Amino acid sequence: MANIKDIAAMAGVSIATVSRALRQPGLVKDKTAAKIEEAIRELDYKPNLVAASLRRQKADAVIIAVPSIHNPFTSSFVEGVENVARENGTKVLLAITESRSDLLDRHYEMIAGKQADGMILLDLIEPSDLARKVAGASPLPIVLACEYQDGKDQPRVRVNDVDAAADAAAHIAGLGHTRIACLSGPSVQRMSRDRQRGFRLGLRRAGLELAEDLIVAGDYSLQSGVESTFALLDRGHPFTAILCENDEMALGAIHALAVRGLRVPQDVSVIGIDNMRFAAFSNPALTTVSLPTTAIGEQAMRLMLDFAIDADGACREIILPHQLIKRESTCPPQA
Amino acid sequence: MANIKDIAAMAGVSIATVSRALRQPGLVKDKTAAKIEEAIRELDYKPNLVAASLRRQKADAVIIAVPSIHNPFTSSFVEGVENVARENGTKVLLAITESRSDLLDRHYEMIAGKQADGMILLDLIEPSDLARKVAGASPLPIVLACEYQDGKDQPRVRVNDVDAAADAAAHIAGLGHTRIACLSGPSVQRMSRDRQRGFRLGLRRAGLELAEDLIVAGDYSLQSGVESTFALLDRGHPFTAILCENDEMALGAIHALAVRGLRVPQDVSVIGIDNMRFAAFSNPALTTVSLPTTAIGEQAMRLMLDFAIDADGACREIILPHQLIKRESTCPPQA
DNA sequence: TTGTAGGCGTTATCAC
DNA sequence: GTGATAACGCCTACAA
Repeated sequence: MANIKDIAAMAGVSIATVSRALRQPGLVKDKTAAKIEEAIRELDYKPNLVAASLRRQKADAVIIAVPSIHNPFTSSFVEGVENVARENGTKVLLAITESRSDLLDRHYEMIAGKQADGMILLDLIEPSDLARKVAGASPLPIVLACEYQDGKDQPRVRVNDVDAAADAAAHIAGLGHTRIACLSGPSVQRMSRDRQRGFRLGLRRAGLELAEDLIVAGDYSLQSGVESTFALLDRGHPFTAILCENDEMALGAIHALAVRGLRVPQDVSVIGIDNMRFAAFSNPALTTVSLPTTAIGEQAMRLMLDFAIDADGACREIILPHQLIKRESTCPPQA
Repeated sequence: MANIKDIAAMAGVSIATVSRALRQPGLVKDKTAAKIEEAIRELDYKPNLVAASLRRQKADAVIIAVPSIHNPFTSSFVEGVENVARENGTKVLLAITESRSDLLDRHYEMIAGKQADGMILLDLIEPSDLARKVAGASPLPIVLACEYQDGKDQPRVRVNDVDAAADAAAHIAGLGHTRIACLSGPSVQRMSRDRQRGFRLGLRRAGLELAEDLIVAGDYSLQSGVESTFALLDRGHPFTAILCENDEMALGAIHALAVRGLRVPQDVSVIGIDNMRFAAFSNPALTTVSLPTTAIGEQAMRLMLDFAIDADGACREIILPHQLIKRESTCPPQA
């Protein structure tokens, strides 16, 4: 492959001029620029980005770390990050962490190794020693999305999960349900704890309490939605509605209910959170709380860019709005 | 950040020895290695991967280009690629192309710029001039997954879409259906044409023909499955089964049928292709043809690695098996 | 087993 | 406006 030297030789100028023509076109004479352009076309020259990156100490790339890619939330989020990154000439490296810190550490090494400028983290993994060493004394080039820890002063963007869940609970309570079950997520996750708290809050405001024996812990997967619902049914405690901490479990619940011959919403109302793509097309269509997933990704990437410019000045927290979407899976309890 | 020089100074050796200790541990004396290791720990040294990459002319990274990330097929595929890449110390850069060649070209430039060693393409985009220039005379460092063009001698891994679709059609025909509708995809895609061909083939073997006025073209999305089904219903030509070129459209079809008060499978049987994650949990559970999505990704990555070692010797085509999965969305037509 | 030194292809700082 | 030239940090003959 031709390099900058070849271009310089062919155009009869120095490599410095070629470099300038490429990076600061204003600084070279039009005629010179034309000659250079000609040579570039002639030789199919493509700048070596690695060399440039080494010299400039900047990769123009960020890592986006997600626990799993099997998740409609993840995809929309990644899409948002991609959109903004693309506009800004930044490359996105996808890291799937499976919530394992050893896998995440591999990616911190890429930051340490200058292959990436920072990381957007859609997962709650305690920054390891490595992460801290990567940054040295300076603030970690990490933006947190959704998951976050109290007291950590990392830039972050999220929704108000407590309020979102409370809105869902309020909707169910408003319909007149009193015996309400709940499919919760792994309580190690901040998000899950928040949604759980929101459910209780929303119910309490309506004078209701979440019965402890109508709560089943799942892991946010479709499968766990199915299994948890079966478990719930098998306990024999009657209920007329299920609050699900996310749509996937809600879809699983609807499936399980159908398998047991129960009608949604006549026999049991089901509500989720996320408004993932499939929610509108399930049978029946799922009532849920819509989260601005793509916008979260976009904001996270913007925060990352701001952060690169001014680590201290960058805004620390952005909270995006949610919205209840009423569809077919909820109705008042039938006498 | 400490660099290799600092380590060398601290350990009292030359930088060459440090480099060797890291890359070919066998070649340095244990005692020396220990000193070096100590210094590395002491200074929190992390090798600069960009510098190494420049020097070695290798990025240990591949681009994986997908048309959209909103697709369960995509996610499983990416997961497969990731699995193998991880084992081999290769990084995966995700590119979302939206099937636009200008976006894809951005990523060819990364290959030209040595930031990536090759590309795995899950999309049919005619390699542009740029792509060819990137490679120069040597074979393109590109592995094709699923989509492919005849006559192009690019390494590729795929399933036999014709057979998969034929199996689906045979299942429906075997159930006794005769008036059979079809939701097809965009015929610019090789995959779509193959599946279409497979449907016809499967039907013909059973002595049936696909009625042209019962075919509706969609774009593989949930939404288009819904709309196409409404369109189908509105045409007024009776049918008792729908062959869908993918699961997403099949799920859309099931939703649309339910909206119109039709029962699946009693009134209309629905079958898809892909066996995406949601297929097992729809209401009713979707009968479909299971594709080894993750395995496709894994093989594609292996092909990429082989290719890096021996561009000419690398296997050119791998075809992975599929399997019909009978669930609840199909049954014999009701009198 | 270790050290010396040249280069990978850019960019940026000086001069001119 | 343009040209020399010194980094950027590492790897790898080749020599010792």
